[in-house]
Amino acid sequence: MPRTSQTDLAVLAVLSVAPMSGYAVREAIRDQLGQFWSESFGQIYPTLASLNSAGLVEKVPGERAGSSLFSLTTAGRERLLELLRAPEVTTPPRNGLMLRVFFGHAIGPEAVAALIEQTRDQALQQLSVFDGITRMMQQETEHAEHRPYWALTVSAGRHSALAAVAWCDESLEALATFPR
Amino acid sequence: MPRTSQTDLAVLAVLSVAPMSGYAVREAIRDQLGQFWSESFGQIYPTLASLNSAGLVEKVPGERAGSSLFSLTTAGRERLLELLRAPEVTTPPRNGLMLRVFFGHAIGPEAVAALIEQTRDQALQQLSVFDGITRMMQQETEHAEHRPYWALTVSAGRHSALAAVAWCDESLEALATFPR
DNA sequence: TCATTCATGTAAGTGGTTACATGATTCA
DNA sequence: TGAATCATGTAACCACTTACATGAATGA
Repeated sequence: MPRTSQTDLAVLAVLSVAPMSGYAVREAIRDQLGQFWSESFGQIYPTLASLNSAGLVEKVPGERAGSSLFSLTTAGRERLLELLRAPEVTTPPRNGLMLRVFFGHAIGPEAVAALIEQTRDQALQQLSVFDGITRMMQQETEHAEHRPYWALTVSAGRHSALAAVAWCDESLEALATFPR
Repeated sequence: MPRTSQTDLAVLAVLSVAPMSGYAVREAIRDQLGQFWSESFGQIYPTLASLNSAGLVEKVPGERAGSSLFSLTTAGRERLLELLRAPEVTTPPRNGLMLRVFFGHAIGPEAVAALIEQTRDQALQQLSVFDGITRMMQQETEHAEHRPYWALTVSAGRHSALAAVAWCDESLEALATFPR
């Protein structure tokens, strides 16, 4: 029962690295967590407002004229730890590719193969994204304490993409022998 | 823009294998597609009703007194093919484990390791589920034309679970060297 | 000066879950 | 007769996306 939104957790977590604006929170999530998380403005701003009125974040003056950033309060930091330790909220699975492969008989082996080729391409593209992230991380000097953890997530992405490619290759070979 | 629900696709696809009741549709999804798809009653019954009034499925008398099953119409079969060939609706990623690992510095290496151990256990459990499915599939004599496709999905599940285990092992080793 | 980026927000809609209510059928 | 399973549905709620509206600051 996800009584509390996952967005709370993501926003608090991002703000724990550095105070920033709602706009910057979204950019951080897109650029740093994009491979395994996403939030939209329509979710971030209301969340920030509610966190603020709950005393978990506060507005601090920013560098630019009139701008203000959101910063974690002590209570916010505690709440973050609580949420990080809470059991994961698992969303029910919805894998469109697997659904189509499962009922592949209806569209035939060629159509399924086309779908899988596409998946293979995406996985390869992901691999190059992870390579890019790895290179960027090696140059980065800030946030040294976070980097080893970030490397673990990149490694997870790589493992899963490699597994996807292997399955695609295997399946394409198998599909070639299916009756058409 | 997912103008049309994914549930339509899933329900039509299940009914393409055999006519059945809404209750049976849910059981089929849970038992056969459970690893990569899910639907709730609250979604299935309204969907069945709307598919019926759209002329994509029809009620046919069932074996038991007063019971009736849903069967695909010709239009329903066409619609299914259309949906199977349509581009996949991708839901934005939400990986709670990766989010926690990414911000692992906040809870420390031991807590992260505990999370990963848990994930490893789940992956191993999944592997045994897939073994069970494989055994069941070998005995099954019906639906011979579907079986090769079902085997592909099982293989995908196995690949991904094995990759998960490998990543967990690697990460647990790495975490042991993190400063605490 | 004008396009781009930074920035904040809201309204409408949707796809979905959960919990509840109800009742028939089967079988021990 | 009574428990378990089969069966159908609905009402309330929720997290989230999309699209829209608005405007300040920056820099070519």
